[in-house]
Amino acid sequence: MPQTGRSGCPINLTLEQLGDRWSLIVIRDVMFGNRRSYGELLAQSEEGIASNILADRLKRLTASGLLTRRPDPKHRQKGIYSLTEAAIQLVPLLAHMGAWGRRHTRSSKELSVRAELLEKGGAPLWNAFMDELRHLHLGAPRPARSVFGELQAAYEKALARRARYAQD
Amino acid sequence: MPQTGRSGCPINLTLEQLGDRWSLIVIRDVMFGNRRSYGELLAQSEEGIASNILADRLKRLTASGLLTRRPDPKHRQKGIYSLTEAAIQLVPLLAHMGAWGRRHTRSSKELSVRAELLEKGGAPLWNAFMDELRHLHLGAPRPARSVFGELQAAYEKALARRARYAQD
DNA sequence: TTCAAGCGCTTGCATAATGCAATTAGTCTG
DNA sequence: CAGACTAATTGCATTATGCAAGCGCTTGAA
Repeated sequence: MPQTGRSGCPINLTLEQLGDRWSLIVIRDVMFGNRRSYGELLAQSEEGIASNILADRLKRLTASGLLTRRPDPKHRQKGIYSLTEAAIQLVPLLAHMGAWGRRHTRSSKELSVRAELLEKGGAPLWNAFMDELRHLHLGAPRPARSVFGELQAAYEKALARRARYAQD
Repeated sequence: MPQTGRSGCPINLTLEQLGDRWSLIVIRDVMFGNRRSYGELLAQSEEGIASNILADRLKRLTASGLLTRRPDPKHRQKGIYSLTEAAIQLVPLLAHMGAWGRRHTRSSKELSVRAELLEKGGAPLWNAFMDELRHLHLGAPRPARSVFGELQAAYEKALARRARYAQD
């Protein structure tokens, strides 16, 4: 979607940049799934994003300053994508989106675990997560706490609980 | 956009419902502009929404439980649209979207005033605004404070400041 | 060095969505 | 009843999405 500047309202301008089906999904996967390459994002996409849409969005998000791309030293054809500070500051927005979705859509338990923790943790948790993302993506010092690890552990625990339940 | 349920992630499901260019713009205008009819929404659209897109979105948002429509007693052809509780609970999401847009896009000062106040006010202000929206849209008791009035007054003050500046 | 495998896109094509502007259908008032 | 106003709908061109095949690049093994 071209950024047309139909009005100067910040909500409108945000939607001109991110108001499509796929951009925030890509950001989500980089952010919460730590998927940093085209191949990972494509192969592990829960929603089955199409290859041309993924390539297009990565290009756009890079052009508009939400992702950066550097060549992978181990394979120069591959890009390693990182979140910019602007993208990291989308954490509260995505947390709220997850919270709203938990309440108002039919979301799955396991995939909602992160959203639940982020809602419970509130702004202190988001800030800690953003600090960690600055470390993972921007080279900032490693913070003491790994929110990413906590979210991942909770997700895996929910999966294991689900697997055990399916087994019974 | 059809709601395809590509995954059970709450962020994905929210985006399947609201992840297009225009749905949140319509919600924003009902919520912050108190525009309650097709004609108002069309005529006063800052972004110049097309008539077919507006009609389509009103129909969809009504079908998916974010708006309700009742005939205007004064003119039965006209509908009066109201936010549902699910839509009202989008306040924090829109507040964050506005805050992000203020920081990362080239938004206009006057149109950013509401976003600035909502960011400063945080969750207490959002909750007060949601209570007021429940009064305006759902028939709940009128709360003591009018956040809507405060936001509108600040916007008009910024407009007046702008007009005076243009005059000099 | 050559070749094959793997990978990151790109392309071809069909369908769906958007956007502009004109038109139609419904409602009310004089 | 006719005309004005209003809420959509329609016609058409452009753009976006989605599936799947294909192309070009990079690397590692023979």
